[in-house]
Amino acid sequence: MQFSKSTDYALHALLHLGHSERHGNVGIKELSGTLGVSESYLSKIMSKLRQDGIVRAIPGVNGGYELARPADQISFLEVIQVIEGRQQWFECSNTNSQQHSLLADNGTVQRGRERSDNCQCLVEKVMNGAELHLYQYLREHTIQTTLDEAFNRCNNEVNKK
Amino acid sequence: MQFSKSTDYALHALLHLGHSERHGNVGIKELSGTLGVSESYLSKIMSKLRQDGIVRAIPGVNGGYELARPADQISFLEVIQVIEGRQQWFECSNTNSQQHSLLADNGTVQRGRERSDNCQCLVEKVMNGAELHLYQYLREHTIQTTLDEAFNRCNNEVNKK
DNA sequence: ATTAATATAGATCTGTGATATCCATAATAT
DNA sequence: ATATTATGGATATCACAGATCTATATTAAT
Ligand code: SF4
Ligand code: SF4
Repeated sequence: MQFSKSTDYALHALLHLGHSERHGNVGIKELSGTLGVSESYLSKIMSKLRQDGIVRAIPGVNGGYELARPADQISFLEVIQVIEGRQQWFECSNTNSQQHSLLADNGTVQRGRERSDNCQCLVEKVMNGAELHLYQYLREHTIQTTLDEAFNRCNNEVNKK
Repeated sequence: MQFSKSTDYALHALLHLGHSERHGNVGIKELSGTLGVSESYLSKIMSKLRQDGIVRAIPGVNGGYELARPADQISFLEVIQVIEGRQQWFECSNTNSQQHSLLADNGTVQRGRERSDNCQCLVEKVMNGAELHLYQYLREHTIQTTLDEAFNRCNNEVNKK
């Protein structure tokens, strides 16, 4: 249960793009050098980010990447989902087991009625609840907020001196 | 980024133990049959749960497993951590890269001072924040609360009839 | 005491996915 | 035209989840 390195790289790459937005494009060489990852590998990641409309790619001489939208509209959640996929964190394996009957259909199977929405699986309820809870947090944190915070922190640091 | 099946099994096994607490021990055969998992595999999981003091194991004839503590003191968080391990979900790979300097040491490296606590890495700050946020949620949900909710839901269901 | 039932620990197998590299191709500025 | 840059496919490696089998230790029942 860990975020993949790809996610790590993607976030750092986007932060770098957000930070040097004024300078225009950033080539894979610069990105690769900054992050300390091979160009080949990072290319794959950037490609994914492009396919999902998070960055733009300009091929050819002096090409490179740039953010496809303002940095405050790129949330951590979206980046994570692009790289890690959008599958649910908890997925029920065997809905046919007895256990399922115990937790989800208790009180309804005897009456032979179809499963009620009110009586849904409670394990999934907790886990999906946790997931949604986390999503809310990750949605509120964007590339921009992270960059802003970096500036504020370090400015305070300087002023305190 | 998904919870492992082992976690799934562990949670279900514990819910089963919590539900049939009055009947005493529950053997691996019954658990295995209820969950639809092989005895061998489930044994490993139960063993882990025992090593961390979540269940007790009684070997020998009529042996089996039982909760080592009240069900309201076994949180989802603890079960997940026992099975998945306690490593952080986000772990910085290369603290030596230029990127690190940009985000974490901006404003401090020039002055040649040691890194300030106030100016810590912001990527980790967001990710660890998310982690702690989620932990809080998972700590509040225990085997007991889940069982209770199952009963309440289905009782309401019956009463409404 | 013997036996059957049960949990435990170790070794091992397999498939899958993350990480990573290389190369051929397409697109673009100069 | 040419050099530069991104893209996509193929491939290699490696770790780990998932799973099974076997031998051993422990206990209840006889
Ligand atoms: S109780 Fe829920 S998680 Fe468990 S098998 Fe049924 S649907 Fe799946
Ligand atoms: S900025 Fe943070 S996450 Fe990135 S390399 Fe530095 S310490 Fe690690």
